[in-house]
Amino acid sequence: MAFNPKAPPADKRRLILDAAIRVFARQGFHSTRVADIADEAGVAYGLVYHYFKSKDEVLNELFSERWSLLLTAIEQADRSDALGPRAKLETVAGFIFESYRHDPELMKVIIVEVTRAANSFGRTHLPEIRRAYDSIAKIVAEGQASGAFRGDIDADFASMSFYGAIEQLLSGWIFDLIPAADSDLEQAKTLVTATICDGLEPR
Amino acid sequence: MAFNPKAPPADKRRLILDAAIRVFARQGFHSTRVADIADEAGVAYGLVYHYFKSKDEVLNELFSERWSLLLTAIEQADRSDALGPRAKLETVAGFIFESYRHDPELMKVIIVEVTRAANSFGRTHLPEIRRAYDSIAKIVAEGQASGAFRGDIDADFASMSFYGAIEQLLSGWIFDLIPAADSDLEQAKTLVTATICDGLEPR
DNA sequence: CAACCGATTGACTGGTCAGTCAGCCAGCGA
DNA sequence: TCGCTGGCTGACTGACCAGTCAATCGGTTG
Repeated sequence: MAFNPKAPPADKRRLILDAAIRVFARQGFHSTRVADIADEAGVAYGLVYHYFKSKDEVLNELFSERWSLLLTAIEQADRSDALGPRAKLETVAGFIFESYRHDPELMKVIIVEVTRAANSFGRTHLPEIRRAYDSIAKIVAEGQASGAFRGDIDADFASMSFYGAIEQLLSGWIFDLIPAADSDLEQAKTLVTATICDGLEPR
Repeated sequence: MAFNPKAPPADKRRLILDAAIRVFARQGFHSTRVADIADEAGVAYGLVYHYFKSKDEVLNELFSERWSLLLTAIEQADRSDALGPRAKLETVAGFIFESYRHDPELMKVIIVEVTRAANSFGRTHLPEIRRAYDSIAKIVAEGQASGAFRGDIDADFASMSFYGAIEQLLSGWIFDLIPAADSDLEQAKTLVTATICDGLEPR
């Protein structure tokens, strides 16, 4: 037939992933049972295992999907010749905060269950996570080489401080430790960059 | 009798707590069974329940024991009239890094299982954790009031950035993402403070 | 010595899930 | 109409483990 007026094949795999985001965000990975995911997706228990090898694989998929975007964004920012090192860092921060604004539940899951869960899933994904730190450190190192940043603070050290500050702020919003007005989200990238860079730049 | 030459009553409770630190650090809280703690302590399974209401209570005890020291240290630093706001922050950072040098396993457990596990134990201890952030923010706010720090960055925001940077560095050391020479530990407090404060201080 | 009591022991139970699997059913081609 | 295929179903099982508890031990008191 020429066109299909019925609902599209309703990608059940995607349905399950999206449901998992909601449930993981609500209850945390450890206290959600596979049945919760299936229920939330309106799908039979067994179907989860049709599309995924295990409960873990669902979370792994969610993480990898999103983290690869982050890695791309960082490396792309670094490659941009038009930007100075400070602007590159601001771009990175902007991307992360924007990711949170766009899909807070997914970012909550990634941060809480993977990035900050270095003992469980963080372990598995350490190489990917590390690549983000390294890419940021590269931006810093280039800034130091060009003289835009002071050289007496190790680039890895600065990278960890920068990323740590960002993640802590996100955690603060996620758990209502600090109020999260939309304007805060907008200013955030400017403010973290100011906080960190005005210390990194030589005076 | 005048003195007791026999081994002292061998505080089993303490023995269990110390064993728990080692096991939690090694395997993580979720994948240690109560039997592991008992074995590590060289004590019968049931004795753990003689001294603690549950497995959770063991971790809670470890956290509270240490976190109260941190809170005291922050508040004491703040009270010291001899120190400027920057020196106060450096003292706080120094205390945390020193705690890690003194007992890396305990700090690993606290950070990985509580502080950065906002979904599970972090939830329970949010009020205590928050108190640390607030105390640091108070130091920043006083610095702003005195003109030592710039006023255009929210004190809570700065506090989270500062603490986040510290914790991320610790995580980096804990998981071998960045090399942890002893000299790094010593310099760390100076460097984080420099990174953050030279951005907070007005120019 | 006997009664007592808190510390200590470890076998056992109840409940919880992740993952399996035997089949069901809708659509399609012959 | 009759297989056939593969997405889909959900009851079931095996493993695992936190927490219980009845029994034992060792020291103390009267």
